[in-house]
Amino acid sequence: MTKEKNTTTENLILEAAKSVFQLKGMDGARMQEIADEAGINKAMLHYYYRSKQLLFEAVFKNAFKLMTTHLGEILNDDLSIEEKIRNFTFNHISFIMEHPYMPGFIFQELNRNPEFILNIKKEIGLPNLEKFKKQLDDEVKNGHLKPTNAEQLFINIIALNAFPFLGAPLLKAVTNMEDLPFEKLLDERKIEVANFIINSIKV
Amino acid sequence: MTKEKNTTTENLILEAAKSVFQLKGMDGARMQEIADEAGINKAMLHYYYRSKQLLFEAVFKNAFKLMTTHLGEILNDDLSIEEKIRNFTFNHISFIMEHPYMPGFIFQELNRNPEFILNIKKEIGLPNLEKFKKQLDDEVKNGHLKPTNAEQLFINIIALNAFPFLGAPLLKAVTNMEDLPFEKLLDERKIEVANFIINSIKV
DNA sequence: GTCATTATTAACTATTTGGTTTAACTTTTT
DNA sequence: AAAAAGTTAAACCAAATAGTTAATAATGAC
Repeated sequence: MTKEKNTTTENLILEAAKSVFQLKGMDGARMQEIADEAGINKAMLHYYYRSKQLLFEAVFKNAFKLMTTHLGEILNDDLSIEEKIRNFTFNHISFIMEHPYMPGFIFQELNRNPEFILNIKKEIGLPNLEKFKKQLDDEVKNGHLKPTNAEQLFINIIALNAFPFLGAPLLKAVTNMEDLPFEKLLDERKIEVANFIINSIKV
Repeated sequence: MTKEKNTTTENLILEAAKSVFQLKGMDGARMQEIADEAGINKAMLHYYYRSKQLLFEAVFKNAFKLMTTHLGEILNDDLSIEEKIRNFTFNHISFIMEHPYMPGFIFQELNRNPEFILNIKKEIGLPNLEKFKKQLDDEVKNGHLKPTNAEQLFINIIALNAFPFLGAPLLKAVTNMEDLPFEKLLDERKIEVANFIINSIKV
């Protein structure tokens, strides 16, 4: 029972919208293209979702929830900082490899409309950093880790996980790598990013 | 003689196009908005640049050159890896702070049209990593640095420098920071990112 | 089985948008 | 100063696009 597909028209539309919006963004997406992708009449998009904006919001919220829910749990479990970082980066990078357009989509759209994050915060919620911060402070105090700012570390983790996918076209060109070796490089990051971070902060 | 402005119509258009394209992207930008921003008639855009596509390309190439030329030089000077990393991150982050929309613009547009990087490579050129790779290998061999893959390290550097600007709306919300404290955090990264990296790779 | 509700489509509409045209104005050349 | 070349703006155009309508088909209630 993996991936049992919901073939209602409403869901066909959502799936088609997901693939078009994630690839083209709100501004680049066309309602007709979404209809074609779903194999249904364009009027159906408005019948089920009223407007392009609302269809977009449905797609965005889905994507955001999918991306953050699991990671938020990892961030708040009871493992040590080191184990947490290994676990988080592995899961985050693995997730992105299965949805490689998602970071570009999310960050592009949040930059286009930064206020939208308030809506998201209210309706979906955001990962909470408090436990991570407290844990980090404890492990710094007890001498396991070097003095480290939790916000900076969190930004570094997300940056190292997500950026290679955002920057792929440029990075491939600068490093002179073809698609396959580059993908191998990304795969290695599931482990290597955590090593890189732990090496830096461990006493 | 800082910033002496070229007030020819052609340049007014380019400046207006820069600010509109960088904020809205190719798909979100409107020729009329660029004309309004420049304070001239829309027909002038086509008189000087023929089409939206060509105007966009002029803006993109300008931005790309500005972003990479200086950094390419740093990458190929004769300092040690450690000094090079400190120098590179400081300059990169400082540059982005003066052009905060540029990374979003460049990466968004390269993802929209990944083949465009070939055009850029031919017409403008890309930073060359060979010297950096060789230097890194040398310093690993002579025991100054831990075994480190040059491509991975390069990706990490760019990620840590550029990503916080791409992810700003989300990162501000997750860390619960207002604009000013967040900007201070970014400013501290001019130094702290290099420390983070050096700590990780130094023996 | 028929009536009401829901789902679907083809055709249509109003607006936006990149691009063009034409005529006027300005600067340069001779 | 007259002709030529270059510059500017207003009005215009055709294509694209989000959204609507009205008629038809399928589904479910009774």
